[in-house]
Amino acid sequence: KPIRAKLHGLSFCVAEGQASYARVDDSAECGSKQGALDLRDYRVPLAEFKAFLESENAKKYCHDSKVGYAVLARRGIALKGVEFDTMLAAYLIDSTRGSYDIADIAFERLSLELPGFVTNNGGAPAADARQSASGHIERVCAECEAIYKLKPILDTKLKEDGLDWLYYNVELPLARVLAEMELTGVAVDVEQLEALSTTLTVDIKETERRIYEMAGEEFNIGSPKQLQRILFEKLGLTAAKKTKTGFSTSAAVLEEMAADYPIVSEILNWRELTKIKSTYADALPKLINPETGRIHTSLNQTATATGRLSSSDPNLQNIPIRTELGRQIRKAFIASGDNVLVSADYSQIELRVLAHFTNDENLVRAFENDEDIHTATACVIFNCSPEDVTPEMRRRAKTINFAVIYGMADFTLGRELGISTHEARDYINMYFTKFPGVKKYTEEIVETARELGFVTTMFGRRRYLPDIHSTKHAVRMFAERAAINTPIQGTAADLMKIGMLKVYDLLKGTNAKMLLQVHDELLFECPPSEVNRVAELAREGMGGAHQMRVPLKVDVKAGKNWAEMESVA
DNA sequence: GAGATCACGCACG
DNA sequence: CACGTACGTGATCAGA
Repeated sequence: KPIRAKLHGLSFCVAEGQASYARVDDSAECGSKQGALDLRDYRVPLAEFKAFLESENAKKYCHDSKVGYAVLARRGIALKGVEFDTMLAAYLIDSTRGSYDIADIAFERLSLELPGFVTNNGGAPAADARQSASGHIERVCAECEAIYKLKPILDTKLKEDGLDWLYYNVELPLARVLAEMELTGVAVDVEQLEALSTTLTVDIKETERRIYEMAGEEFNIGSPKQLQRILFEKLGLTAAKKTKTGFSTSAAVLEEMAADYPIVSEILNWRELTKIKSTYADALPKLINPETGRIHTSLNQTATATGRLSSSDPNLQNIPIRTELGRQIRKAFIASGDNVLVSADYSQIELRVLAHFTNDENLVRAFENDEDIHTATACVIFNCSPEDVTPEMRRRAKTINFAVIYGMADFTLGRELGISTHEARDYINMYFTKFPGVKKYTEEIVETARELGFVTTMFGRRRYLPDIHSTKHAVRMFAERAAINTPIQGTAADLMKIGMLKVYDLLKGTNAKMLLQVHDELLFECPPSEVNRVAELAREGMGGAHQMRVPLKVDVKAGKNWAEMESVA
């Protein structure tokens, strides 16, 4: 949480065995204790380091440079010259490792047990070295020396694995962009969220009353266990699906029953209301930074197996949009002052990536002609012209397109479309006959995963898939779907990151700020007078991320809030 | 019994 | 809840 992190000190290592620490924290608790002279209590004014930290020529190696950018920026220092970030290197080398803690990486690559290193063979984590003030300096110096030693090792590995381009041109410079986005934050309308919360409290109470009446007793609706008892034991409804511990009460299951049982549709309604209230309406106002009046998410650069970013504390990548109630939350994300929000999103980026990979004639032609891809898919599958495609046909084609991206190796597709597995199988065979390039791709990528043990994106990002050799069918199938999906999702993520860097540079000289990234969308804030310029630059940067076999289309919208936006030509 | 952890459910792309 | 995430709630758990 870099926005809340405080700068305590700086540690430097210029040669092996020569790490030092300078305390720059000027908070009260730092006075010396027993009165004994201790250099560790000596504080250095941060200003002494400003020129060095801001020098492009003074090259630095860091672990988690994003935190460095953010923490120093808040103290008026624009960190420059970051030439290596061991955390980002470790992420590109293996995106699936659980931890990117410097102590863990040092243990694995240097066989070095840093102070505070927690072995995984039992025992409570030693609270001593991590927390105590005396252990702090030793620990930080040891970490700093580890960075120094790790740099050449990780650098060599990046080059060996063909990850150096992505590293030096994308991940490393992106850290700074993400730090700025986190520091900028996004404005929210607290009053609106509080008003919504109040309304929801009343609606939830009324819904609960109706549910208890139908159930004949009061119970905790939020407890899956108690809900199972009421629905499937007391009321005797037929259970459709099981979980490990009992009968499923998931939305998918309940929706099947909702038409027949009023209590079930009330429960679904209750779930939506409580979800919106607890996850958004009540949670978001608590996360407004009192100093900026805005919400500052963390944009995590080393969290996903595919190369996407993730967002946490709070997650601003899952703000509701699909239901009317959900959009009330989204409406509370606003532009500050006279500004407006501008949203630029890639149109169908994953299917465009699929078109690029497969070079499939039907897919490429549809995108070259800027056709509606789901309608175009329906035309091909059902062998008809666009005007003959009914909404139902388009819906089915859309489902199939999703299934392809997710790696439809095993077919839950039938259930999804409400048809038999046999019929679903026919659909898939039909699809693969009409899109032979896609069939070839899925077969080849799974074979590649088996041979190499990993798959890669267009830019060489890797994901290891050890489960591809599992003897357990379900486990192996999961790995096969991941083998199909990861290059697609991961390449889209690469393109977006490249696009972000281009747009970031293009926006210099405007008053626009990049606020958020939501996988295929970038959100900006700017004065109304700059909307057209920003739209143009977003199109240029995102659309020009990389030359592909099909064009990258970017749609731009603008408005006073994140829910009500009008298209910008 | 506070706090960690798991299961479940569900918000988004 | 197909692929990828984050997170809120409820349930469960241990050792002195």
